[in-house]
Amino acid sequence: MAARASSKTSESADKVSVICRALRRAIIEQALEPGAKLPEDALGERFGVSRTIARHALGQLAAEGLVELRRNRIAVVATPSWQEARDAFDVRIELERLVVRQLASKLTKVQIAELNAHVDAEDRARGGTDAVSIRLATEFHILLAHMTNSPILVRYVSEVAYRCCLTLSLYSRPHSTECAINEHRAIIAALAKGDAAKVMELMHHHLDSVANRALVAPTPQRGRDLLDILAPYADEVTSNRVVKLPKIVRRG
Amino acid sequence: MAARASSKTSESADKVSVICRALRRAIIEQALEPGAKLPEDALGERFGVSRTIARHALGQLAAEGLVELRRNRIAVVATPSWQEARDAFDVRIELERLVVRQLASKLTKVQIAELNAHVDAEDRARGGTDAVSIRLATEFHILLAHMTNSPILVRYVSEVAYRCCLTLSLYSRPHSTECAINEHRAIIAALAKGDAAKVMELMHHHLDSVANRALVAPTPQRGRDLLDILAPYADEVTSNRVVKLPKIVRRG
DNA sequence: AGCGCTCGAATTGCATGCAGTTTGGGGCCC
DNA sequence: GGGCCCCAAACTGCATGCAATTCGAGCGCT
Repeated sequence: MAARASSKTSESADKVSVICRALRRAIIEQALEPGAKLPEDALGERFGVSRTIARHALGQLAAEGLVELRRNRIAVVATPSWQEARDAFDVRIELERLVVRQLASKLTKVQIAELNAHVDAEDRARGGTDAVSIRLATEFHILLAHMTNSPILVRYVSEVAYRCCLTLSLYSRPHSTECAINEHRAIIAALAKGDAAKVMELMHHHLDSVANRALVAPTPQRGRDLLDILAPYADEVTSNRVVKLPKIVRRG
Repeated sequence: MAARASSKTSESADKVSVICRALRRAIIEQALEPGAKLPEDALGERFGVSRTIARHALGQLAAEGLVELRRNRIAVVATPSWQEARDAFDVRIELERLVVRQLASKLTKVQIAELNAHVDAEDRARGGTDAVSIRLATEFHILLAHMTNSPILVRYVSEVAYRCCLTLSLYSRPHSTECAINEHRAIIAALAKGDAAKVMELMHHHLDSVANRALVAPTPQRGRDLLDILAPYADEVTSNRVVKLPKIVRRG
């Protein structure tokens, strides 16, 4: 995808960004589950680079919210809370409404063909694994963002879409991707017709329904596990050591 | 300088994030103008760290769009094009509409007092330098974002607000901050009243007018300088070496 | 048996060193 | 005098090394 505009740049890509892309993809395809450990050594060895580079890549992914980085602790794939997931979708809805608003009636035939081709690919991938379907669905939205020619929109939509992907692997039950594909087609049609209000509404509904299908329930007490449940209570202690409540006073 | 926010965490803050904060502030206060060079050595020496850390910080700031990083080339403070500036404001408007929508009628009295206090500070700073006024105005928006308790919104609003700050130093004439302050007060009032639609409209108008006041004109040929004018023509060559048009064939 | 403690292995935080690239200024040729 | 080239200084890309911290398994105590 980054190769879209690359014709002659065969060997100039930063090693850091290569690793970032690889990890990003591994995360959104759920090869790396939330909470998975990411030691710098192991990454460096796996990708044939030094810890310095792996570390740098982790820093970038942390800035994107895909990785959690705590001082002196091993990096892990981010485990967004249910609320954070909901917030991510809220932001995403607004950003993508902006995308389609800018795009309505401004797309060339070539671009529309490109979009249709992508959805065709989604269609063909229905038989495959969920991970691939999810990735393709996400990339449809990123492709739309690219067409705005707004680097900021591309970056933000990409980031937030990846994060939504991540949450899907946490809170979603295996969902059918068919309706999503249909909604993608409807969006393309509305874009081609140039009906900005309509396509914004379609996108809003599309993302909202994905969110509602995915983020099944608040489940106040049935979070992922003990760690999540206790997370808010530990907020004050994350910066330093634990308070050690059960510590009994003891001579010597 | 690193001791600013340290109350109990006397020695735990990442050196990287300290440098990031310092540079961010220097950039938005225009102590570092767009295009200013940021050699890793110099930064490291200035902040008393190694190049490794300075480099990592530059990576983070590049991810935020405040710094431009080209392979094997010295890092520079970002110089957004006029179009990118406009795009940043467009994104910002949508994000901040979301902020105030979430906040309407959900603010405590303490929070409203906090907001008023901040605007008071903006008022007092009117006599000072433009740089401080701009920073305070920006921080008002970030303060609002914080009150949503949504880390994603905080991050995106902060980033895009900083970037808008940056563009202000490029394209804006010295502008009066008074009307902005009044608009801030109006937004607080509408938030307190809980009129979501109204406050969204106010925020939209506020940011739009700031953008229009700042981004004075497209000025197709009067960009910042030769670099900007030629930028689009150089797109294809940025990745690799220059084409060397005037190269004369020569023996030996 | 259960719990806490301790110490070694694993891991991070950071600086430094080396190789490759870019830059820009002085000299050389025209 | 003007333009080109070459080379040294400056700078980046990256790996490695060392100190500090965390993690976890085994041990001892109750």
